[in-house]
Amino acid sequence: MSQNYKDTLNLPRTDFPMKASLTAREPELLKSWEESRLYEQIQKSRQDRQSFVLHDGPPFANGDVHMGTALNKILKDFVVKSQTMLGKRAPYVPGWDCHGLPIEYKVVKESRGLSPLEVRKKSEAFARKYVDLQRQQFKRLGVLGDWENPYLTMDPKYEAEILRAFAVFVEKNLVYQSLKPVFWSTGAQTALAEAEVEYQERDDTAVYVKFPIASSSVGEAVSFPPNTSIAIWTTTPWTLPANMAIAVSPNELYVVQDFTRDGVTETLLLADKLVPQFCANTKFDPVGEPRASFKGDKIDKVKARHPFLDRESIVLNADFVTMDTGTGAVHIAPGHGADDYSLGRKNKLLILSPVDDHGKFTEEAGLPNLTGKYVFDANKDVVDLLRERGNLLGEQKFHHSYPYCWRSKTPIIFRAVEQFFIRIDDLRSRALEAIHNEVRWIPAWGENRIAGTVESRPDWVISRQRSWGVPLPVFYSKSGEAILDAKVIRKLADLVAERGSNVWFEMEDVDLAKELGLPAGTTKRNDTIDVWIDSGVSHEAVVKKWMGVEIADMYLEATDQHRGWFQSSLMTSVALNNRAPYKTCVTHGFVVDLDGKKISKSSDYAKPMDAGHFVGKHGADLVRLWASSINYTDDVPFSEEIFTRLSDTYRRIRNTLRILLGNLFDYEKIDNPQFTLVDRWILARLDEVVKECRAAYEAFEFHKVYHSLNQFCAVDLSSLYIDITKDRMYCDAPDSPRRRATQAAMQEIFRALCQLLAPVISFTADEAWRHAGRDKSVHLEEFPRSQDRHRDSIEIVNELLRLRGVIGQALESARQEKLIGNSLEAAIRLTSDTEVTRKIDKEELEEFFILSDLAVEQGSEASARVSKSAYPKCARCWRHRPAATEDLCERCAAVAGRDVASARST
RNA sequence: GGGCCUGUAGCUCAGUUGGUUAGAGCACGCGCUUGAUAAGCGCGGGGUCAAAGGUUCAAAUCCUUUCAGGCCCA
Repeated sequence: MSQNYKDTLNLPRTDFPMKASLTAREPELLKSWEESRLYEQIQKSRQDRQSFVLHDGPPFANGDVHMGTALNKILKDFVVKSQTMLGKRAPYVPGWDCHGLPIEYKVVKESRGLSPLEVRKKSEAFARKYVDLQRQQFKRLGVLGDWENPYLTMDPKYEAEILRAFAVFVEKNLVYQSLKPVFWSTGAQTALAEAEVEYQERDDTAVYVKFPIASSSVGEAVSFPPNTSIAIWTTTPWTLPANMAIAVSPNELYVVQDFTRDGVTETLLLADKLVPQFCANTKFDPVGEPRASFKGDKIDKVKARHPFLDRESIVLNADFVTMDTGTGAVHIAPGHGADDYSLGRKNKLLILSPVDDHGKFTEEAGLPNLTGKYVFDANKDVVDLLRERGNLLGEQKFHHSYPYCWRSKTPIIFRAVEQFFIRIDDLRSRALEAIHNEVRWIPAWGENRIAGTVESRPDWVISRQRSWGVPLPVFYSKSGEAILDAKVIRKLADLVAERGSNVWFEMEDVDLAKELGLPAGTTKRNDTIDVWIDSGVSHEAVVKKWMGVEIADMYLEATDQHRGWFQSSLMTSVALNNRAPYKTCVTHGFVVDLDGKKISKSSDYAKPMDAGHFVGKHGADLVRLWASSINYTDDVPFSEEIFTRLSDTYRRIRNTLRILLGNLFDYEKIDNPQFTLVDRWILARLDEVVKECRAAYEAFEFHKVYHSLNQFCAVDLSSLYIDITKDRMYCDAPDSPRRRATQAAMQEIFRALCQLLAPVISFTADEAWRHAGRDKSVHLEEFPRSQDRHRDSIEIVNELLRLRGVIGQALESARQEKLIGNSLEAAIRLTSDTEVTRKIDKEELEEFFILSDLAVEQGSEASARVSKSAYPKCARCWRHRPAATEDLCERCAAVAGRDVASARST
């Protein structure tokens, strides 16, 4: 009867649990990291090293962390941790963007009728709440950094730096004042942001108006019949006093056509496609064939007469002209519309906006009878005026949705107000130079992309009619002139550094003027600075002034930041320091679902996109593993299935660490381990993997690390090395040279694996590391270095693996035929076509192929024959081997014999 | 509509300056093992390289167009 020898084996032993229970274990590890001040320890240990500064782009302190934000922070953490483990000092100071409309909007929506100062106080509380919330969530993801001292753009010290930067802009004459149309609420007498606009259904009078072509136009590219007029269409007749131009599409066909109605004939120019619509709406009938037809680009710069003012209106080509309603000739009032404005600026037209805060016409309108009249009431008067002048071609009721102020519920108007701008033309060429020569863009096309946006961007509007922000440091003299003075701004900065920017809103004009040394009677206005300036000067406020670093090594954000933070930072940096603020810019894509669609657009995913949902369900290491597995330069795919796949990968890696730990339970360091072929091979493979991973980390290609380590764990280790060495590890005497050698290899592999995995699955790597009896965190380690050992073994093993395939197939068919069950029951007759099998002795080949009984002969083609082994099964190692005792093979008798003997003697 | 980018097995990725029958892991199917066991091992099926056209002796790779998707503009 066969005895149970299980107790005589060196089976793996470890407390490292197979089941991860990440959601329970991670918080414990976090606690220990915090208690041991791990981040500070790491920084201290790298004090004298070369530094690598990844400067954090501040997320908005608003809302929960979703998968996109999580991806960004985790990628940053990969960079910081891997640079640290590559031997550098890589500090990480997280930050938050605190000012701005989204917060102010929420605050104002909650409680209306607040003073600016109240809005600011509530906004600050709101921002602080979310800074704390997000900080908790980021920490929970395993992101290491100086969480106790983040930078906040609402910190008085930071605000002061914004103002100081602004002083430099003023000094360099980059700031100017000009008009720009904004959404204006006549009910609330304030500018509105897009988010504060709501749309309502509304009936308006739409009019067709004729603009007679000026006689001076005759003789241009197109010659017009006498008395030709351009027909335009508008739903806002009140904006006609501000008309400066007529826009036409350069590519569409326009006609000059005679029309008749009630015996009156008009010669009109309009888009060919819109003639039927025009006729239907005005009851005009076309007469005869068109008298001329041409593409819109032929009439660029043609001049027409304003229908009721003594002024010209110029025809301009514009891409935004569409052919769905109207006449294809669009009335342009640069002071009353966004498209109108940009077209007007491009062509240096007057930006006229003859309307006051309450939406009443001013004298500038040039219509004395209407001065002081509310523009929506004046619509009728304008229509009457057009009719009087004979320039009204038709009118209709027009039903459409129109923007309203969410607060006062009054229809909004576009109105040009005084704004402040930064002259981009003065910075553009230097910025482009920096883009092309000073910065490394990852991926490379980022260069193209940001260059494109910088080339085409208009001047930067930096003033906002909002409360929650840094005050725009502009004063007005008694006579109403704007005062932009760098010295005064710097004084204000000092004051703000000390007391916060609320002083601007708390102090009376008189006191503030006195404090800053401005003449009595000087007033301030309550505009704030665009928040893109806030975060855009972080290279100055944080990297330079705070961290004492000249230039950040890296910025890493989503692709939308090419136009956003990358650009705003570049512009301010060129203005301040005449160079780029970063050496490398990395961008990642957005999180998309399986069909490649952006997830946030699909409402089904709305809730689970919350990063906390996945951290709670799977653990942070799973989310991190996901972030490492994808090629972040593209859009990042994300789905439940991907997560399921990933947890399989995770388990494989975890179990690999576990079995290594288990096999090392009685590890003792030995000198000159007697490595066999597999040991040499796995160390050679380890060296390759180390090299690949180091290179991938250096190139920030984390998915290559993931694939390399996954492959190494699943194939090289689990299915080969660990499987092959199982027999010697379990059945040899504990101190057999080949078992000890294998432990030496496994020890090194385990170490290296933990180190290489640490930036990715930071929790699991540290957990395993501690199970190996180390008291310090793996995050204090450096990556292993490749030693390029035993290169020749790789080729030999590859040959053997080819033969292994041949044997495997033969075993498989033998199993199908029920000849054998377990491979160890088989006797294999292998015909080898390679010299390799001559050089390795039979015993070692049997071990490598995990066989009991192998005979090798050389031949020209590899093949294997399977029969049932004639040897009995060893009751201890289960291999079929020549028997040394009743039920044991020679090796096992030698090993277990002693054990059995000693067991008997007790 | 414009600029930039992406599209290789069910999923995540490889695929060098064009050069054998396009690879890997996971998933799936069928077995083995029960001494890594809510584990481990083996074998197997699966791809018109988004589509069409072109350049070439030769295209997943170069060019053009189309389709799908993303970001930023309009």
